[in-house]
Amino acid sequence: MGNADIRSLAALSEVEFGDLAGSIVAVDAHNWLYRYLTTTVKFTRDGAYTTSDGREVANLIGVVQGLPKFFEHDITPVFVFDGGVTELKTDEVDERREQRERYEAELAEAKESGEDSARIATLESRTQRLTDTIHETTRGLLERLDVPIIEAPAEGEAQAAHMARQGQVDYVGSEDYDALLLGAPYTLRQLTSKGNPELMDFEATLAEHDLTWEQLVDIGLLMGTDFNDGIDGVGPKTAVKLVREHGDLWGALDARDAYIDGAELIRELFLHPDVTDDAAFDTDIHPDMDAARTYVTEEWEVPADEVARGFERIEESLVQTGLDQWG
DNA sequence: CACTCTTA
DNA sequence: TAAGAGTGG
Repeated sequence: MGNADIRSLAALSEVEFGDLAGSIVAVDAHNWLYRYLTTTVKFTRDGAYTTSDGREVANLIGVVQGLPKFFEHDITPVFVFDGGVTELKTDEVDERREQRERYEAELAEAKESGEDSARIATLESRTQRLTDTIHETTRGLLERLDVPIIEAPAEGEAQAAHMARQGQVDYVGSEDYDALLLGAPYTLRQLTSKGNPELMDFEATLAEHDLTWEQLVDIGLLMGTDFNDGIDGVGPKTAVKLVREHGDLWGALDARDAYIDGAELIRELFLHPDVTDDAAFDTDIHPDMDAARTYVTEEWEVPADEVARGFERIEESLVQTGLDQWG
Protein backbone atom coordinates (compact mmCIF):
# COMPACT_ATOMS: atom_id res chain seq x y z
CA MET A 1 0.00 0.00 0.00
CA GLY A 2 1.05 3.55 0.23
CA ASN A 3 0.63 6.68 -1.74
CA ALA A 4 4.11 7.84 -0.89
CA ASP A 5 5.40 5.51 -3.57
CA ILE A 6 4.28 8.15 -6.01
CA ARG A 7 6.93 10.40 -4.56
CA SER A 8 9.65 8.35 -6.19
CA LEU A 9 8.07 9.06 -9.58
CA ALA A 10 7.27 12.73 -9.04
CA ALA A 11 9.30 15.57 -10.51
CA LEU A 12 10.20 17.53 -7.43
CA SER A 13 12.15 20.69 -6.86
CA GLU A 14 12.78 23.09 -4.07
CA VAL A 15 11.43 26.61 -4.36
CA GLU A 16 11.91 29.77 -2.36
CA PHE A 17 9.01 31.47 -0.65
CA GLY A 18 10.11 34.62 -2.43
CA ASP A 19 9.28 33.03 -5.78
CA LEU A 20 5.72 32.51 -4.66
CA ALA A 21 4.95 36.14 -3.90
CA GLY A 22 1.71 37.28 -5.46
CA SER A 23 0.47 33.79 -6.17
CA ILE A 24 -2.79 32.10 -5.27
CA VAL A 25 -2.75 28.66 -3.68
CA ALA A 26 -5.75 26.37 -3.42
CA VAL A 27 -5.38 24.58 -0.13
CA ASP A 28 -7.22 21.39 0.60
CA ALA A 29 -8.73 22.41 3.94
CA HIS A 30 -9.08 18.91 5.27
CA ASN A 31 -5.49 18.07 4.48
CA TRP A 32 -4.20 21.28 5.94
CA LEU A 33 -6.18 20.96 9.15
CA TYR A 34 -5.19 17.36 9.56
CA ARG A 35 -1.60 18.44 9.77
CA TYR A 36 -2.29 20.66 12.73
CA LEU A 37 -4.49 18.21 14.50
CA THR A 38 -1.84 15.54 14.35
CA THR A 39 1.00 17.78 15.39
CA THR A 40 -0.19 20.68 17.53
CA VAL A 41 -2.85 18.78 19.40
CA LYS A 42 -0.98 15.57 19.79
CA PHE A 43 1.83 17.12 21.73
CA THR A 44 -0.21 19.15 24.14
CA ARG A 45 -2.03 18.08 27.20
CA ASP A 46 -5.48 16.68 26.69
CA GLY A 47 -8.24 19.21 26.99
CA ALA A 48 -5.98 22.21 26.61
CA TYR A 49 -7.89 23.40 23.59
CA THR A 50 -11.33 22.31 24.58
CA THR A 51 -14.34 24.47 25.37
CA SER A 52 -16.31 24.13 28.59
CA ASP A 53 -18.82 21.90 26.87
CA GLY A 54 -16.08 19.63 25.62
CA ARG A 55 -15.69 20.73 22.04
CA GLU A 56 -12.21 20.48 20.64
CA VAL A 57 -11.14 23.68 18.94
CA ALA A 58 -7.41 23.25 18.49
CA ASN A 59 -7.96 23.90 14.81
CA LEU A 60 -8.63 27.55 15.59
CA ILE A 61 -5.16 27.89 17.00
CA GLY A 62 -3.82 26.06 13.99
CA VAL A 63 -5.53 28.42 11.58
CA VAL A 64 -4.40 31.52 13.44
CA GLN A 65 -0.84 30.26 13.60
CA GLY A 66 -0.78 28.92 10.07
CA LEU A 67 -2.24 31.80 8.09
CA PRO A 68 0.58 34.29 8.71
CA LYS A 69 2.92 32.00 6.78
CA PHE A 70 0.86 32.67 3.67
CA PHE A 71 0.32 36.37 4.19
CA GLU A 72 3.90 37.15 5.16
CA HIS A 73 5.03 35.74 1.85
CA ASP A 74 2.28 37.51 -0.06
CA ILE A 75 0.55 34.25 -0.92
CA THR A 76 -3.23 34.21 -1.08
CA PRO A 77 -4.69 30.96 0.19
CA VAL A 78 -8.02 29.68 -1.02
CA PHE A 79 -9.37 27.01 1.30
CA VAL A 80 -11.25 24.24 -0.44
CA PHE A 81 -13.59 22.21 1.73
CA ASP A 82 -14.91 18.75 1.02
CA GLY A 83 -18.51 18.54 -0.07
CA GLY A 84 -20.93 16.67 2.12
CA VAL A 85 -22.83 14.95 -0.61
CA THR A 86 -21.05 12.42 -2.75
CA GLU A 87 -22.16 11.56 -6.21
CA LEU A 88 -23.92 8.30 -6.75
CA LYS A 89 -21.25 6.72 -8.86
CA THR A 90 -18.56 7.38 -6.30
CA ASP A 91 -20.57 6.17 -3.34
CA GLU A 92 -19.23 2.70 -3.49
CA VAL A 93 -15.62 3.76 -3.55
CA ASP A 94 -16.09 6.48 -0.95
CA GLU A 95 -17.70 4.06 1.40
CA ARG A 96 -14.91 1.60 1.00
CA ARG A 97 -12.34 4.29 1.73
CA GLU A 98 -14.19 5.60 4.75
CA GLN A 99 -14.47 2.11 6.06
CA ARG A 100 -10.76 1.67 5.72
CA GLU A 101 -9.99 4.99 7.35
CA ARG A 102 -12.22 4.14 10.24
CA TYR A 103 -10.57 0.82 10.59
CA GLU A 104 -7.12 2.31 10.48
CA ALA A 105 -7.92 4.98 13.03
CA GLU A 106 -9.36 2.41 15.35
CA LEU A 107 -6.39 0.17 14.93
CA ALA A 108 -3.96 2.99 15.51
CA GLU A 109 -5.67 4.07 18.70
CA ALA A 110 -5.85 0.55 19.97
CA LYS A 111 -2.22 -0.08 19.26
CA GLU A 112 -1.13 3.21 20.74
CA SER A 113 -3.04 3.11 23.97
CA GLY A 114 -3.38 -0.63 24.34
CA GLU A 115 -6.91 -0.02 25.56
CA ASP A 116 -10.01 -2.16 25.34
CA SER A 117 -12.83 -1.86 22.85
CA ALA A 118 -14.93 0.37 25.09
CA ARG A 119 -12.19 2.93 25.17
CA ILE A 120 -11.78 2.64 21.42
CA ALA A 121 -15.47 3.34 20.93
CA THR A 122 -15.20 6.46 23.05
CA LEU A 123 -12.26 7.69 21.08
CA GLU A 124 -14.06 6.97 17.87
CA SER A 125 -17.18 8.91 18.75
CA ARG A 126 -15.05 11.78 19.95
CA THR A 127 -13.19 11.79 16.67
CA GLN A 128 -16.46 11.92 14.83
CA ARG A 129 -17.78 14.89 16.79
CA LEU A 130 -14.45 16.61 16.49
CA THR A 131 -14.67 16.61 12.75
CA ASP A 132 -17.93 18.52 12.58
CA THR A 133 -16.87 21.20 15.01
CA ILE A 134 -13.52 21.58 13.37
CA HIS A 135 -15.00 22.24 9.98
CA GLU A 136 -17.67 24.53 11.32
CA THR A 137 -15.30 26.69 13.34
CA THR A 138 -12.61 26.77 10.69
CA ARG A 139 -15.13 28.16 8.24
CA GLY A 140 -16.32 30.63 10.85
CA LEU A 141 -12.84 31.96 11.45
CA LEU A 142 -11.85 32.10 7.80
CA GLU A 143 -15.03 34.00 6.99
CA ARG A 144 -14.25 36.64 9.59
CA LEU A 145 -10.73 36.90 8.25
CA ASP A 146 -12.17 37.21 4.74
CA VAL A 147 -10.04 34.33 3.50
CA PRO A 148 -11.61 32.77 0.39
CA ILE A 149 -13.50 29.53 0.91
CA ILE A 150 -14.63 27.14 -1.77
CA GLU A 151 -17.13 24.39 -1.16
CA ALA A 152 -16.22 21.44 -3.33
CA PRO A 153 -18.99 19.23 -4.67
CA ALA A 154 -17.05 16.19 -3.49
CA GLU A 155 -13.32 15.88 -2.80
CA GLY A 156 -11.62 19.15 -1.90
CA GLU A 157 -8.36 17.89 -3.30
CA ALA A 158 -9.96 17.20 -6.66
CA GLN A 159 -11.61 20.62 -6.75
CA ALA A 160 -8.31 22.28 -5.91
CA ALA A 161 -6.57 20.40 -8.69
CA HIS A 162 -9.31 21.36 -11.10
CA MET A 163 -9.02 25.02 -10.23
CA ALA A 164 -5.30 24.83 -10.82
CA ARG A 165 -5.88 23.16 -14.18
CA GLN A 166 -8.32 25.92 -15.10
CA GLY A 167 -5.79 28.55 -14.14
CA GLN A 168 -8.02 29.93 -11.40
CA VAL A 169 -5.18 29.41 -8.94
CA ASP A 170 -1.44 29.09 -9.44
CA TYR A 171 -0.83 26.12 -7.19
CA VAL A 172 -2.43 23.40 -5.20
CA GLY A 173 -1.17 23.35 -1.64
CA SER A 174 -1.19 19.84 -0.20
CA GLU A 175 1.04 17.25 1.39
CA ASP A 176 -0.85 14.61 -0.46
CA TYR A 177 0.62 12.96 -3.54
CA ASP A 178 -2.89 12.42 -4.83
CA ALA A 179 -2.67 15.90 -6.30
CA LEU A 180 -0.37 14.50 -8.94
CA LEU A 181 -2.81 11.79 -9.95
CA LEU A 182 -5.53 14.43 -10.05
CA GLY A 183 -3.49 16.31 -12.62
CA ALA A 184 -2.70 19.39 -10.56
CA PRO A 185 -0.10 21.18 -12.71
CA TYR A 186 1.92 22.48 -9.79
CA THR A 187 1.59 21.31 -6.24
CA LEU A 188 3.34 22.92 -3.31
CA ARG A 189 4.28 20.77 -0.36
CA GLN A 190 5.69 21.73 3.02
CA LEU A 191 4.07 25.15 2.92
CA THR A 192 3.76 25.11 6.66
CA SER A 193 7.17 23.71 7.48
CA LYS A 194 10.24 25.64 8.49
CA GLY A 195 12.24 25.10 5.35
CA ASN A 196 11.56 25.82 1.71
CA PRO A 197 8.45 24.54 -0.02
CA GLU A 198 8.71 21.67 -2.45
CA LEU A 199 7.24 21.94 -5.91
CA MET A 200 5.71 18.94 -7.64
CA ASP A 201 5.49 19.35 -11.41
CA PHE A 202 2.83 17.31 -13.19
CA GLU A 203 3.91 17.72 -16.82
CA ALA A 204 7.55 17.22 -15.91
CA THR A 205 6.61 14.01 -14.14
CA LEU A 206 4.83 12.68 -17.22
CA ALA A 207 7.69 13.74 -19.46
CA GLU A 208 10.32 12.22 -17.22
CA HIS A 209 8.76 8.79 -17.49
CA ASP A 210 7.24 9.25 -20.93
CA LEU A 211 3.73 8.64 -19.67
CA THR A 212 0.24 9.92 -20.29
CA TRP A 213 -1.93 11.12 -17.42
CA GLU A 214 -4.01 7.98 -17.74
CA GLN A 215 -0.90 5.85 -17.48
CA LEU A 216 0.26 7.70 -14.39
CA VAL A 217 -3.09 7.04 -12.76
CA ASP A 218 -2.86 3.40 -13.79
CA ILE A 219 0.55 3.18 -12.16
CA GLY A 220 -0.94 4.68 -9.04
CA LEU A 221 -3.64 2.03 -8.97
CA LEU A 222 -1.11 -0.75 -9.39
CA MET A 223 0.90 0.58 -6.43
CA GLY A 224 -2.18 1.27 -4.38
CA THR A 225 -4.18 4.43 -3.65
CA ASP A 226 -6.42 5.64 -0.85
CA PHE A 227 -9.17 3.73 -2.60
CA ASN A 228 -7.52 0.43 -3.31
CA ASP A 229 -4.76 -1.88 -2.26
CA GLY A 230 -1.95 -2.26 -4.73
CA ILE A 231 -0.86 -5.45 -6.41
CA ASP A 232 1.36 -7.63 -4.32
CA GLY A 233 4.99 -7.25 -5.24
CA VAL A 234 4.40 -4.17 -7.36
CA GLY A 235 6.15 -0.96 -6.39
CA PRO A 236 7.04 2.14 -8.39
CA LYS A 237 9.60 0.46 -10.63
CA THR A 238 7.52 -2.52 -11.52
CA ALA A 239 4.36 -0.48 -11.96
CA VAL A 240 6.00 1.83 -14.48
CA LYS A 241 7.48 -1.13 -16.31
CA LEU A 242 4.17 -2.96 -16.45
CA VAL A 243 2.23 0.01 -17.78
CA ARG A 244 4.89 0.86 -20.30
CA GLU A 245 5.04 -2.71 -21.57
CA HIS A 246 1.33 -3.33 -21.60
CA GLY A 247 0.01 0.13 -22.36
CA ASP A 248 -2.51 0.56 -19.62
CA LEU A 249 -3.93 -0.80 -16.39
CA TRP A 250 -5.91 -3.54 -18.05
CA GLY A 251 -2.94 -4.88 -19.93
CA ALA A 252 -0.82 -4.71 -16.81
CA LEU A 253 -3.40 -6.49 -14.68
CA ASP A 254 -3.79 -9.09 -17.37
CA ALA A 255 -0.08 -9.74 -17.50
CA ARG A 256 0.04 -10.16 -13.75
CA ASP A 257 -3.16 -12.11 -13.65
CA ALA A 258 -4.31 -9.59 -11.06
CA TYR A 259 -7.54 -7.76 -10.29
CA ILE A 260 -8.38 -4.45 -8.64
CA ASP A 261 -11.86 -4.09 -7.26
CA GLY A 262 -13.62 -1.03 -8.62
CA ALA A 263 -10.72 -0.06 -10.83
CA GLU A 264 -12.90 1.75 -13.39
CA LEU A 265 -14.49 3.88 -10.70
CA ILE A 266 -11.23 4.72 -9.00
CA ARG A 267 -9.67 5.63 -12.31
CA GLU A 268 -12.53 8.01 -13.02
CA LEU A 269 -12.18 9.50 -9.56
CA PHE A 270 -8.76 10.75 -10.54
CA LEU A 271 -9.32 11.50 -14.21
CA HIS A 272 -12.85 12.89 -14.08
CA PRO A 273 -13.69 13.78 -10.50
CA ASP A 274 -16.84 15.56 -9.42
CA VAL A 275 -15.83 19.22 -9.56
CA THR A 276 -17.40 22.56 -10.35
CA ASP A 277 -16.45 25.41 -12.66
CA ASP A 278 -18.46 27.86 -10.59
CA ALA A 279 -15.99 28.22 -7.75
CA ALA A 280 -15.71 31.99 -7.51
CA PHE A 281 -13.67 33.80 -4.92
CA ASP A 282 -12.37 37.25 -4.12
CA THR A 283 -8.67 37.67 -3.39
CA ASP A 284 -9.09 41.19 -2.10
CA ILE A 285 -8.93 40.36 1.58
CA HIS A 286 -10.40 42.62 4.23
CA PRO A 287 -10.35 40.80 7.53
CA ASP A 288 -12.43 41.82 10.48
CA MET A 289 -9.77 41.28 13.11
CA ASP A 290 -12.02 42.20 16.01
CA ALA A 291 -14.66 39.77 14.92
CA ALA A 292 -12.05 37.07 14.40
CA ARG A 293 -10.54 37.61 17.85
CA THR A 294 -13.92 37.63 19.51
CA TYR A 295 -14.94 34.51 17.67
CA VAL A 296 -11.87 32.58 18.72
CA THR A 297 -11.27 33.80 22.26
CA GLU A 298 -14.80 34.47 23.46
CA GLU A 299 -17.20 32.46 21.41
CA TRP A 300 -14.93 29.45 21.33
CA GLU A 301 -13.08 30.12 24.58
CA VAL A 302 -9.57 29.77 23.28
CA PRO A 303 -7.11 31.35 25.74
CA ALA A 304 -6.17 34.73 24.29
CA ASP A 305 -2.45 34.23 24.77
CA GLU A 306 -2.55 31.15 22.57
CA VAL A 307 -3.54 33.18 19.55
CA ALA A 308 -2.30 36.69 20.37
CA ARG A 309 0.92 36.42 18.40
CA GLY A 310 -0.78 34.77 15.45
CA PHE A 311 -3.36 37.52 15.16
CA GLU A 312 -0.62 40.12 15.46
CA ARG A 313 1.29 38.53 12.61
CA ILE A 314 -1.81 38.41 10.45
CA GLU A 315 -2.45 42.08 11.07
CA GLU A 316 1.14 43.07 10.39
CA SER A 317 1.54 40.96 7.29
CA LEU A 318 -1.65 42.17 5.71
CA VAL A 319 -0.66 45.77 6.20
CA GLN A 320 2.87 45.16 4.93
CA THR A 321 1.99 43.27 1.81
CA GLY A 322 -0.82 45.66 1.00
CA LEU A 323 -3.25 42.82 0.70
CA ASP A 324 -5.47 44.66 3.03
CA GLN A 325 -6.38 48.34 3.09
CA TRP A 326 -8.77 47.94 5.98
CA GLY A 327 -12.46 47.95 5.44
C1' DC B 1 3.97 10.75 5.41
C1' DA B 2 9.34 10.22 6.22
C1' DC B 3 12.97 7.52 7.62
C1' DT B 4 15.03 3.11 8.61
C1' DC B 5 15.53 -1.61 8.65
C1' DT B 6 14.62 -6.32 6.82
C1' DT B 7 13.81 -9.53 3.24
C1' DA B 8 13.55 -11.56 -1.48
C1' DT C 1 17.93 -3.33 -6.39
C1' DA C 2 12.97 -3.41 -5.23
C1' DA C 3 9.34 -4.03 -2.07
C1' DG C 4 7.40 -4.41 2.40
C1' DA C 5 7.27 -3.87 7.41
C1' DG C 6 7.94 -1.03 11.24
C1' DT C 7 8.18 3.21 13.74
C1' DG C 8 7.97 7.96 15.00
C1' DG C 9 5.89 12.46 14.24
